Amino acid sequence: MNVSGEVPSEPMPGTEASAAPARGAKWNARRDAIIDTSAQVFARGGYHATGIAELCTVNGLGKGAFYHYIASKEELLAAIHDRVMDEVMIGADRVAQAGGPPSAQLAMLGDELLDVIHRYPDHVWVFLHEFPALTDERAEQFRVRRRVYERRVEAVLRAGVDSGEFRELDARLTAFAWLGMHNYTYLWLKAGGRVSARDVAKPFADIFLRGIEKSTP
Amino acid sequence: MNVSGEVPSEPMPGTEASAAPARGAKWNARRDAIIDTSAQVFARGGYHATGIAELCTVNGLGKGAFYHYIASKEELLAAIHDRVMDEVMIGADRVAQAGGPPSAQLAMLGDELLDVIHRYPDHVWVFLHEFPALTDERAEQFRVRRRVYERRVEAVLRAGVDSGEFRELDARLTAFAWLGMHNYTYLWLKAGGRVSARDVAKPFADIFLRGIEKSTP
Amino acid sequence: MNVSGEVPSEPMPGTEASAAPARGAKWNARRDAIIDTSAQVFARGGYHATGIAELCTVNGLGKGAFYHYIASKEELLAAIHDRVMDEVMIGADRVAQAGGPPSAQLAMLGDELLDVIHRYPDHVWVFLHEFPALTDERAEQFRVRRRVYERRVEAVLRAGVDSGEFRELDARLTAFAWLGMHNYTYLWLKAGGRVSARDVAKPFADIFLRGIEKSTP
Amino acid sequence: MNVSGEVPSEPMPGTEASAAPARGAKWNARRDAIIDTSAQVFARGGYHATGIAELCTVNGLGKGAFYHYIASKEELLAAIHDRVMDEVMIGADRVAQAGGPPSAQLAMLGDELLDVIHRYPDHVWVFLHEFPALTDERAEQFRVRRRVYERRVEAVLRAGVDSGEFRELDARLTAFAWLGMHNYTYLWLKAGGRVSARDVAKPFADIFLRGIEKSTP
DNA sequence: TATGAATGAGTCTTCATTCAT
DNA sequence: AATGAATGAAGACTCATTCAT
Repeated sequence: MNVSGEVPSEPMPGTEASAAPARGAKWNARRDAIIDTSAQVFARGGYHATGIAELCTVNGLGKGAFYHYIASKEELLAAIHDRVMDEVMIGADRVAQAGGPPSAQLAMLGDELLDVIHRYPDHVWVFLHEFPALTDERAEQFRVRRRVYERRVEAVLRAGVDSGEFRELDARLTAFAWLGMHNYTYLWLKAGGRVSARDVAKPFADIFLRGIEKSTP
Repeated sequence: MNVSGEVPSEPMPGTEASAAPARGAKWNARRDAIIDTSAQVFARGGYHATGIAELCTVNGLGKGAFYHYIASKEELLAAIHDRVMDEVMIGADRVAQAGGPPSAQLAMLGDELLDVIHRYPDHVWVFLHEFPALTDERAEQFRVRRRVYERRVEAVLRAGVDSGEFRELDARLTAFAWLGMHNYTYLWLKAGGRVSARDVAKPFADIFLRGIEKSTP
Repeated sequence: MNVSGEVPSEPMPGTEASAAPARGAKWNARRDAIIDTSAQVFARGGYHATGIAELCTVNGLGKGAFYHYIASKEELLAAIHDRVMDEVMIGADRVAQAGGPPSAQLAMLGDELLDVIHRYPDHVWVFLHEFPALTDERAEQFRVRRRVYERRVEAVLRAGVDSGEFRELDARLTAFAWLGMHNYTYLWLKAGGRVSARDVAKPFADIFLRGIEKSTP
Repeated sequence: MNVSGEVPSEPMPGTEASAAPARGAKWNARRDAIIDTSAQVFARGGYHATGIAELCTVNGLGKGAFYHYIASKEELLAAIHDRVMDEVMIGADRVAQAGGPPSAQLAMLGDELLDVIHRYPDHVWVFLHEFPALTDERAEQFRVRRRVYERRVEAVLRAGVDSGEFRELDARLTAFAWLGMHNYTYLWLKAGGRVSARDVAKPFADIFLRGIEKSTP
């Protein structure tokens, strides 16, 4: 059962496509590599503090070649954001597809979200830190996509309230609590680390679900 | 009872003091005003994207006058960080002073923390977004102060586990969950808004305490 | 008699004023010096081919100081254009003020125009060569001012036709002929040269007036 | 009678020939097409402001292919200049061949010149605006060819003075007046427009010839 | 206290051109 | 004939900071 009632979202038609108009496969692969490497550098040094020169060095490219793959620094930043949102939405779709009771869906959402943070710690860092650097349409698009995901979480919470599984609660506020709890892990959850995504997701779900479930009399 | 066992922290000896050696009261007042106004601008436009020129305009100062009060842009950033940490630690001290059972202390910590976020939304935004811009000793000092606060939260959690009020849980991990949940409110909790700090702190405490309390059979 | 019927134009209210908002006299003097020196360099090397670095060198300024006086390279170009148009329009106003028969007015217009070209050969070179580099409002403003002057010439020609002093002729076309004849002197008429403005204006007026005067039977 | 006494000029030996050593006819046709298309783009956007990339797009060529036909951007500019000068000199030769009284020759020179401007408005625009972008030998060669044409005009004027058809006048100065009057039409005379070359040449000749003819007592 | 001119390294981005394929 | 990836110097412009006044 698709609790959110929304259509599963695909990797953004018209976004990457329009920004990077039809090129060879090799070009796309190189571009993706640049995006990933740059995410790392941005995460360590900050978006504004990292110069194009440094990105070129790190990617083993001259300035000209760099701009052969990337239209602008901000487009690069947007691509990193998209990478995160694409993955996050795919996870959310998987949850919607799986269905089940709201409590299970919420737990699964946490699993999926922490999995993304665990697999893309740098991208997520950039995503959560540097979004104010996006401007105009890019900023708007980012805000929209982020809001869409938040609504998914809210929808699960509302479904739980409606079904009587969760206590009466403010879905918006509670969604923010849940998001904060999970997103904040970007500060310390790393792919290389000893802790797996599951190691965190389980206790987080324990806390949060007990916290909102209707107390059994 | 002071659950953390640590000495109440004072407004950072050696920070403001050393960077701004004893000046008149008027000087200090002006400087504080600059710090607060600048926090606002940094929050809206980002630290790196905001130039000294803009800060001067906003503060109604020429460049020379500006540098009469502020040693450097980064020192200004550090001062904003300190403002937040000072307030946060004062709140934590108040909690330690008050004593009481761990559950009450954790709830009160949430009250205090959200109160700071609510009263200093701009400073906190800067605090949570721009800390990577701090370098060397300033970065280290910031990390230390932040870690000190985290330990306070962990200490309360451990006290609750020891006293049997809370379930067995990983104090570090749970502290992060708690911190994330509360800190994340910086995104939407504003002093001007309709929601008060208490409006958020109460339901958050409800969720979190139920989530970690030992289930009564 | 004011043959054009237009109000004498002043040095463009809102142009230089808005682009250079109220500064000290010394600042304005320096700025004017920069504009004049830069006109020289643009005339010799071309607008696009001349870099900011070269302008700095020539003006004995660092890049920062340069931009303290000039908002942008294009604003500098516009300022050069304005310098020319201001002078040209002042001359045209003087002619209108003087009145007299159209033939005398046309001769005087030529005197005034060649005088400007003679005194500001570099500015005029830039004016006639680089106007396509102006964009948006600046391009539009330039086009308007230029058109206003052309209309002055046309008006004198029409007045001569109406008064029976000149033959029947296409005022627009004839104005272009007159303008081309005079403007084109920018290629070789220099202030330093042996030829004075008057040396050219006289024979040009001779040719043109004989060329358009009603043949005496 | 060839009034100038100079040898009819051929399409520049050593220019296209040396820069583009003997290629197939298809190659030459493609090259010419590129030159013409590029003249259009240069006229609209300016030489410096137009990049090789844009020229490639407009000509439907990749960069490699483009450089297969064109040695360098400046050579392309020179080719456009040559196109104009070739046509202009052919016209001048036709006039010399035709012979007749100086007044008729001058009128015919105007016909021919305006015809070129009318047929090649873009090339002429580039010719009159971008010649300062030519460097070294190319600049020199251009100056020489231009001077040669000016001498033809001067020669006709001198012949008229000598024959008593024209008043006493400074041939050099008068030639410049004539050239300015005609060349300046490049600003508004377009092949697509309502006005034909003849429509302009006739009244221009009327003005100029009356202006310099010996007044009949 | 305060001004604002000056510095010059730094910003992102574009350029004409080359060359392996 | 043609592709398009790569070069790296140069483009205009901004920056935090200093200093003579």
